[in-house]
Amino acid sequence: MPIDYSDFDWQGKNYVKIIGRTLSGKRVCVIDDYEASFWAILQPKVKEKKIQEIIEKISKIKVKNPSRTSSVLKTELCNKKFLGKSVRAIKISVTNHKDMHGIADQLGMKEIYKRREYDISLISKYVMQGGIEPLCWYRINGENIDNSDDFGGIGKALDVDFCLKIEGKEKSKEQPEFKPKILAYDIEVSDIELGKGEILMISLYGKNFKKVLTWKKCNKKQDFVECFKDEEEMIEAFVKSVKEYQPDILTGYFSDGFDLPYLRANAHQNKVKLALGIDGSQPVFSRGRLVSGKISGIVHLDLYRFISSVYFQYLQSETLGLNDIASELLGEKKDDFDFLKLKNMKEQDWKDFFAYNLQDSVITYKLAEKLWPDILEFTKIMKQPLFNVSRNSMSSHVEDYILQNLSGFDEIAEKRPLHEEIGKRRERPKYVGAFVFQPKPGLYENLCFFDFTSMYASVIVSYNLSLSTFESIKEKKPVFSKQKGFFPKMLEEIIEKRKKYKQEYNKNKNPVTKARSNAYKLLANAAYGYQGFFGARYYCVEAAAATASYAKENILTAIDKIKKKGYEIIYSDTDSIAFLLGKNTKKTVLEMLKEINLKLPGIMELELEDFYKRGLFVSKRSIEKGKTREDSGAKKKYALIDEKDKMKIRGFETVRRDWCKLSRELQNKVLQNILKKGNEKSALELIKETIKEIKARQIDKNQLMIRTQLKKPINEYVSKGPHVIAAQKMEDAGLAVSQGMLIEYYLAENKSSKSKLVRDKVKLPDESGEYDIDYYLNNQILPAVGNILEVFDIDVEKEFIKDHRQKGLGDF
DNA sequence: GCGGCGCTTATACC
DNA sequence: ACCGGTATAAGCGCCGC
Repeated sequence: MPIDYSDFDWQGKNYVKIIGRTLSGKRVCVIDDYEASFWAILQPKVKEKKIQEIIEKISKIKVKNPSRTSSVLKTELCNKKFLGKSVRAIKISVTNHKDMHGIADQLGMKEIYKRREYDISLISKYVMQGGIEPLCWYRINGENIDNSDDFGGIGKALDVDFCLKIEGKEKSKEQPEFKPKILAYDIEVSDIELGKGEILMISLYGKNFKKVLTWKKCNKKQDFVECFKDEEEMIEAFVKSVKEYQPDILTGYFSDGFDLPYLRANAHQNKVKLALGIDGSQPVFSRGRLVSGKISGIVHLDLYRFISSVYFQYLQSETLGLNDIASELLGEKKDDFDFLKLKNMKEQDWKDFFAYNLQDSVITYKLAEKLWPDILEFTKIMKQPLFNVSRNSMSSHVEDYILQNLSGFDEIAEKRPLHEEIGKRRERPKYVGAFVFQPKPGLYENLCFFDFTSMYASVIVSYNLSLSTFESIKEKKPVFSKQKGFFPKMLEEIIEKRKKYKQEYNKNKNPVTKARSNAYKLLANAAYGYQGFFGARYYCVEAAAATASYAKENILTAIDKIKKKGYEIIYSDTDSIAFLLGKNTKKTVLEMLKEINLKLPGIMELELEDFYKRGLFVSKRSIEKGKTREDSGAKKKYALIDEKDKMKIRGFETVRRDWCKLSRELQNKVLQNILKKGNEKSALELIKETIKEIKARQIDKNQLMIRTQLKKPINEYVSKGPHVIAAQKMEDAGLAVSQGMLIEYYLAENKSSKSKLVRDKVKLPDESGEYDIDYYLNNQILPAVGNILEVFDIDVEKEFIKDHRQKGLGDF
């Protein structure tokens, strides 16, 4: 079972080193050959004789480096495909992967059309060329090199049960479930800024393994706590614990960005080696936009990275914090620790702190177990090492999938865009996207929702939209070839697999079948964005624009057909259509659905999403000149209730995290009451009650906190909004403020200033102050419920609030 | 000092 | 820099009066 991948050079050649497990749980290292090669694609119609001359020239290329000289090992003339077209290409095998670029640079002959595949990582190429795929059982045989000096004595140096040089490999027919050995860790520090503080404690949690290592206050009552003389000894004990447990995966939460770099820095300061690797090496941090910490032989898994890049968009959590994520995925609320206590810790506080530290590791461990099926499926589908898969973005996943499936089409891979090309792509103007129907504000009864299944993906497949099938622009419209391209074909396979695994999941519901079906769904959904993404190898705006355009065309046609059948369209956004059932039965509606489907192109499919008892649509708050409330219905903002009384709320303040809890909860209750009962009576009572409480200052401050994300450094803001001021206040108070943080604040009365600016009322949660009644009434409650009640011709401001304002400040 | 409008910003929908 | 476009809305910044 191959788990961790790396590559190394030995005597000028490349090898792949894979760390994995045997069926019986032994830790093994296998070393496989790797032959570096890339392609020189020839211009069409180059004469045989000329080709032979070129091959001869190529064979003699040498690249000299300080450490080695690379040369061409062999060449092979092949018939291949490149972007769907048949080409003649020379496969150039070289001695060292790292010198492919240098050798490719020397292929300036005019007969060579393009040089390709010298920019793919070694491990990716290794797998593409038929190497061992990650997380699949293999039967292998080879030479035991435990005690040999081969490869510089690697067999002796690694902490593994045995080490093999591969001679034969075969993917096993049986693929029994594999459960990796996971160890979770978490640190607590005296100052969160790296280099400024000490590590107070480190917790570890695994199967039958729990520890908190510390050099601070120790007590005998918590048997999981181990005490050490100082930070240095504690870090050494951490390294020893990891070695003792022998994990396949060492996991943390935000550990790429915090725990591992912190450990590394403080180990260095203490002159201790953080020898976590199975070869005794220290973690290596790769540069990039985000730092990634790699440990040799053990997969360092930062769950935060996986969740933020692929998983988060399908969760309800409003933040990426361990707290929020764990409570949603595990249903566990974790106890909080008051970090302000750190300045003056009592005996009991330390006990609480140790327990808190351990708890974070426990939760991280459980989260890793929970997400394992998803990470496993992604790894198997993309055929990339676990380390990469757990950190990659969706666009990388799409690209990895393409690269690993090109051989089935005999395709040579397109190159990654260079800096200059990326710059150009990013400057392109936007193309027209989806259609959104402007609803008429109102409370509707008996609605039906249709939607297109994986609409954009099915458009790409049905209309054959991709880089390799793009032919030309005629009369301002892109033309795509009739012959199926590999990209749409791959996508069709993905959609088919998604269908198959979805059925499988419905038959047999478990985390594994769910993860499999979900992974293909995510991949299908990301394919459209990929073609319009400036960093993509197979970038094609024409395809992306055409996808959006054909999608629009199809939904407008469907809307038209539904209308012509006599239904009233209520709403539509991108791939969904809502209409009133009216006097028709569900059966008639389903017949119409069938009829529409008969005429849809290719694999496109319209399906019934659901029937809803009621639906509420409101008007926009700012009504444009010359328009009435009636024709100013807000898009992307509605609330539905189905036949089981389950609500579906979109776009309303209830679902926006930058509104205070009070408004969100009140609005939610108002919507619930209206949708359940079909009238506004009880909702009015709720509003009245809340307004009374606000005026009487009976509202808990926690209900009034507003949270807004700080998206850039404080000084880069042109417009200093309330949350920027709050962030500034935090910084002034000595609190750590960083980009991406959720800034929390409330609005307080400011008697010393007459300023009308909201930002002059900003106070941090622990700052004392009286909440600003006018602000919360006029800027929170009124907007949240105003346009809902407007549907029933009620003016909330006139009914409840104005009265207060007219009395003026004199009341207070 | 105030109202209006444009711009910046955050967040949602699909 | 790490998937696309469409949309709402708050609150500042600035202008003119």
